[in-house]
Amino acid sequence: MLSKKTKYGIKALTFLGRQEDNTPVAIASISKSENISLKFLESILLTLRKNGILGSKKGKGGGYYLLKSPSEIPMTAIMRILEGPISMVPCVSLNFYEKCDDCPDENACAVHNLMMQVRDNTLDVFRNTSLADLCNC
Amino acid sequence: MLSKKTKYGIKALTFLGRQEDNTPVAIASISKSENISLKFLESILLTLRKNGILGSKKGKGGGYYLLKSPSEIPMTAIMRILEGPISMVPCVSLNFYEKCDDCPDENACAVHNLMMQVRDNTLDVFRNTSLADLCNC
DNA sequence: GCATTATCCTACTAAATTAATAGGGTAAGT
DNA sequence: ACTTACCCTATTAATTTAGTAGGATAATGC
Repeated sequence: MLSKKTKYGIKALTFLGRQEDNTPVAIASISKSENISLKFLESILLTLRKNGILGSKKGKGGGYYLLKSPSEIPMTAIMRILEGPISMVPCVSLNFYEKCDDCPDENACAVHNLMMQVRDNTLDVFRNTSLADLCNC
Repeated sequence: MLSKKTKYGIKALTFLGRQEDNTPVAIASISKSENISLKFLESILLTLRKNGILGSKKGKGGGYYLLKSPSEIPMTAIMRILEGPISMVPCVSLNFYEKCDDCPDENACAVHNLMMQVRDNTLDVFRNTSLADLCNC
């Protein structure tokens, strides 16, 4: 299941991507439009900033803004920052690999091989989608 | 992330599907071979039985066995029983649909539309895979 | 019919994760 | 200075997951 963190994060990014210009938007403003708890959203935007997706400006007229154009932000990046691994099991993850402790041989594991296929298909979707695609719908 | 319940369940089913005949296999036997906590596995096999995937026999020589041939058991069925919805958000689920309370219009929701694509791709994998495919690898 | 075997079933608990909340600190603008 | 709005850490509440405990029930074999 997708966490609320990721869901809210994507909604906020889409909201920012739909702005006409790229001037800072206050958290409170996104929070109201998208029905997201202000404090929760605050922490989400903070991690997006720390991971190079967003920039911020303090004080009056401040807020968050996209550092790149939406078409240059692939969904793989957003998903990995907010949700973590794209694969359903760590043993097939490209960026967050971990060995299963119950499984002696990965290549002989039915779950492993099935989840490789799922990962490849999911990855295809995220690789071929940018934030811009989400903004135009 | 895939729950251990699902992972163990799939491993147990694969183990049963690889048996030469379809005589009952004791939980303890699966538990040892696949490194799964006996009591936890017990509850997993119970739900698989209640959902029409497995049959069981009590007493000496008893255990669990597949009710159908592995090729007749699609992964969609197994996943829905063990893991629940295949989609990442309830609002795009075919079998477990639920409306989001924060989202006024589903069709205008970026998350919704993205997750539809992910669901379709994941579903494709599970629909085109049966337990038999997992047993032969 | 009695002992053994193995599933059946309910309830409980511990650990981890998620979703938030609280509250003050810091920097920018007027 | 004063206001605005992000910055940051810590704490908590709720939920889910993973596993455990302990006995009830049914089938088999002697």
